[in-house]
Amino acid sequence: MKVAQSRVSMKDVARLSGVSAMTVSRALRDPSSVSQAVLEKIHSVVEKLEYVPNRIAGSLSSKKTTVVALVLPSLRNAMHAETIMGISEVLRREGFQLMISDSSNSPEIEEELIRTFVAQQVCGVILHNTVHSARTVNLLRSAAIPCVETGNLVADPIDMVVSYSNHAAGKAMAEHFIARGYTRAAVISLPIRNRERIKACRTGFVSAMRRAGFALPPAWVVQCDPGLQGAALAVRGLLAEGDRPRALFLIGDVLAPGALFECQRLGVDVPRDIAIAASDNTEWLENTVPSLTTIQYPRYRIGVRAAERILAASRGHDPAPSNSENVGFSITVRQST
Amino acid sequence: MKVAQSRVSMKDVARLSGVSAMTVSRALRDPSSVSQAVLEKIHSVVEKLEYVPNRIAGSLSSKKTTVVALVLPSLRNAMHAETIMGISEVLRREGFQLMISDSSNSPEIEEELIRTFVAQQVCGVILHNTVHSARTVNLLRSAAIPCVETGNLVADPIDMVVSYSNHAAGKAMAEHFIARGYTRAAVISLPIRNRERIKACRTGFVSAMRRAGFALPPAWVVQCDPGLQGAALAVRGLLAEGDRPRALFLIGDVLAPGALFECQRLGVDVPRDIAIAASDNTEWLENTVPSLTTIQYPRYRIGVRAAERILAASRGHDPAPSNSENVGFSITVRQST
DNA sequence: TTGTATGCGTTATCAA
DNA sequence: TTGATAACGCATACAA
Repeated sequence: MKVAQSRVSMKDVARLSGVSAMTVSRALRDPSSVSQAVLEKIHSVVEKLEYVPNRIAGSLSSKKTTVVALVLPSLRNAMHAETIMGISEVLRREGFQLMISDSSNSPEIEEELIRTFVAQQVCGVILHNTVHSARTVNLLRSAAIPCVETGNLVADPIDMVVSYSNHAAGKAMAEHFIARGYTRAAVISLPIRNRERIKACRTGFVSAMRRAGFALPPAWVVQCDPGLQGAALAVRGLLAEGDRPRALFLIGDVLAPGALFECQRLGVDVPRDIAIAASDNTEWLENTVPSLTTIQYPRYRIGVRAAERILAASRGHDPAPSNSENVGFSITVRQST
Repeated sequence: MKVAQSRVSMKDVARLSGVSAMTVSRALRDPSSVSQAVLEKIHSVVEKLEYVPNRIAGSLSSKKTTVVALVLPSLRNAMHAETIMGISEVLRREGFQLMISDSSNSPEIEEELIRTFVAQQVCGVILHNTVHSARTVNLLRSAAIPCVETGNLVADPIDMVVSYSNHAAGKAMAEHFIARGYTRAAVISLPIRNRERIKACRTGFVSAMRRAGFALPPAWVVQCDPGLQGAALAVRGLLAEGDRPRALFLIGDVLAPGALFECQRLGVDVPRDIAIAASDNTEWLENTVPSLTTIQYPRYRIGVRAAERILAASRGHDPAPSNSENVGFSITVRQST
């Protein structure tokens, strides 16, 4: 076990191998371009010296890095885990690294983060949010860094978008409600400020209901704090009124289970007294009792495709035919509706 | 909006500011060392050119980076979200970046990841796992990279450890069970292979029960697959026997809610027919009906302390008096026991 | 307070 | 198949 020896460099490996540093560099990155004998010698020296290449130097010289950045609105949100896994697996397979950070739903913080990532020369950026400051957009475009947005199928992405239509998803849930006869429905969502996705989903739902002749009273369009407790509080509020909705649509993260648990505590039977639908897919939703109807988004696949597009772009491959990729969604009907 | 212009460098800023590149470098990193007039001139040029410093070049020159790496056994595991947030907040505040990856509980993958991080010259590494290959340990020690392990209060950390004693936690839960009169208890955990933490917790529980005279029959020490479904399956197995345990201790992630839901499906009342306790803290556990007794680990604080220790070490501050920091745990008793 | 010279460890380029 | 040389963009060390 050595301590902080001045780090072994390519020169050292070259000297002990009896070749030039350039040959070592080649041997490590493109073994086929080096003779067998030299290759073996170099590998044995690398092994002996425990040489680990300095990718910072490599990146500076080649003007390329293998780091992809991901900015999430909130690290607490478990639904992002699937997306992260999709990204992470693709990157690891291809020898890339992932930098993650949390913008707390603030365009200003996002801008600061992006600036840092540009400074780090990341080879691509994945953003979940689709609302950005003008500077953020400019920063990414002028640095010509590949960028994929994933939170909503925006019409005018900074660069590329891999997502689904939140508006269509909300509309689809409205149609499910109507088909089931749940025309007296309320919708509970996270605060829509700075959350374009959630707003779009809510609008899709509300306007589809209205167009079908079932306008929601304003008191039935509610915003709540994140988390199980936030949803519980909102549900309590809604059920305290004399005029109760027959169904609830909860937009965002863990809200639906929170609503279900609150109903259980209040002795309100789901779905007999009130139906509940969710807007995301976690394993929770299929395991609660009763299980919860929800909109399924292919989050893992979004991660995979976002990462693949970043890699393709950073490798200079021809751009895909369209810079917009709609991965769709589906509604899974369960016991709660 | 420009496109892929050859990137602006310090030289460009220097030229337009009428100073040397070195002065620009100073102005950006230590404004107080530059005269007011020059400083303002430089800032205005930086603004105009939209100059973003190249940290890769900076890092190569200064032999320092501002990147901290985190290796988790599984990104899917939601309980890590708190730790990540703790780390992330400290790092962002201090202008550092976070690289995350997933070792899938494999020491071999972990080794490969660490090698990559060493190549990236990260200024510190945080590992949740505490079981490592000899090479991993050697890699980190010989590169002299600050390292904090967080998964278990190991006696011989690679460098530093910020955690709690899983063994003591298991023991504490056994004592809670005994105090409540639940002497006929079963324990369900994730597979213990490569999961030293879970093994330690289970051992703590089982041996404390045994020492108190309540040995668990082997059939009541069960391993299950991750996730709600895994726990559900294990519970079904246990309850199918004629001789049922009076209480269940579930070690790992979301297992306890999975067990609770399965009991609900089977019509087994919790806690009347069977008590359930969990081994981690998520908001789920306090919101299910009934709410679940659990061991609380200060995960956010672990993240904060781990990050702070990495930063202190990477800045060359004096090492803390001890390389081991016990953050402890507590048992929160709820309706399920 | 500012500038000059030098080097960080690798890769691109061109020549042998 | 190999090597010499010159960047890459910045920061350290020293000098002015």
